Amino acid sequence: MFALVDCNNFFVSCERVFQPHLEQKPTIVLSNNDGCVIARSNEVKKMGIPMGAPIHKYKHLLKQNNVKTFSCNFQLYGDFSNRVMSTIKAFAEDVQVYSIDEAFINLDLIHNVSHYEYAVELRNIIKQWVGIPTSIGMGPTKTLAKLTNEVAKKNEEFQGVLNYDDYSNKDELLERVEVGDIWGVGRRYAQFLNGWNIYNARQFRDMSLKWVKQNMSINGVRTVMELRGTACFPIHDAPDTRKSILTSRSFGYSVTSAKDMREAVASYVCRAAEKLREEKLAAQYVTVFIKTNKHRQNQQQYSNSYTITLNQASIYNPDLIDAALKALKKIFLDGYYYKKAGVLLTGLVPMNQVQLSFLNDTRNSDQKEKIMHVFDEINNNYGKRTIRYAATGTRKPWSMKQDMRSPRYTTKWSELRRVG
DNA sequence: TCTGGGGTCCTAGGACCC
DNA sequence: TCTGGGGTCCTAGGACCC
Repeated sequence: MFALVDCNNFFVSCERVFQPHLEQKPTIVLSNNDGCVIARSNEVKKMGIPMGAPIHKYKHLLKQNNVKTFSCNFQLYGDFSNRVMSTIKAFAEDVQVYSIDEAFINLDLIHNVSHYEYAVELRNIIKQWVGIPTSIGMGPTKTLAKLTNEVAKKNEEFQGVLNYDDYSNKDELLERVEVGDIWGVGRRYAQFLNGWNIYNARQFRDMSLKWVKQNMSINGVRTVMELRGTACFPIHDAPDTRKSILTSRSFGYSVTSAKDMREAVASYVCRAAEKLREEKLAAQYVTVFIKTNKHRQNQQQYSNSYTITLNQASIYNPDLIDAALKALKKIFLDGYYYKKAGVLLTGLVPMNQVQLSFLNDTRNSDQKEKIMHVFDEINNNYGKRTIRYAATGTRKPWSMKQDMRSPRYTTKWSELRRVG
């Protein structure tokens, strides 16, 4: 048996912890550059504003309803995520943190109490200790736990907790869930299935596996099997070795000059390299991509990418910056209004298993590792960008817009809540 | 004026090998 | 009338997740 703990309207709930007067008030959180809506309170969901809605399309509705609007504050959300997850781990041995606001629990290790009672208590404790409301769904497979969670969240009668096994009429339960809300069925397949008159989870569960395999590949088959109660996804299915690290951003303003673009790309590769070293990995390939704004139909469109292979997998900023700028040079064209750029690191190997190359340059890798270690230590202890590479620039005219960010209440001394 | 960021997996098709 | 069989590797594109 699995339980899925899912935080309700997570980013909005984080904002509300420090601004409790926003309870019951319509509230949203925006993406980077304050572009589109990435979290909505229940009040806003009821207004019919969809997930990912571009903000400019809904300006009027938001103003009319006095919707409280925040730029995203990922330091705050990350910290609250850690609090929720460590609370869950205090009451469960086997936990898979699935996303910033969700975790699966292996219920087979929970004894001496009914699963339902366990979940009710866990939910209360998370609310009391961390301040975040959650929903908990339980089922014999992850897909059913997800589905049950969905029903618990959307129907107040369940008060946020529901166990598939306790529910007598399974068909009716599955009929409550639209096919597109099933875990693993996205927008495209939902449309496709609707075309075949399949609208809810019960109908999808009863389709022939052969038909599903033909039309939705092996993943569709797994989803149907899981709906039927056969577990295809174990509690720890996510491999711990990651395959890529991406840092990309849309620009606050269009970038036209090669100089600005070089600074942006250098900044992104440094950020990606930080993540790389945090995970004790080294990268063999550096890919850079740039693109114009696809929403501007009257502008010339261009997008391209280029990948550089390093002599040996590296963790060293100067090597990585050098490669990224070489890649950029291959693809950058004058005369376009660029909206976005990104750096992708792949060919990731554990730092201590890097294949040495015959083409080693003069400074050996031990020294590079030490230098980057000191570099990271300084920035960890004295704040981000205390020391940095000149290539990353100083003005950053292209950086993101975030005009409505709340304070980083829990991670920055200068932004702590003042009392009295 | 204004449309996010960061990931994974699967499949089809082409190039190439014997 | 007639054009093999079996395999690997790579890439692009499409689907999904949060």
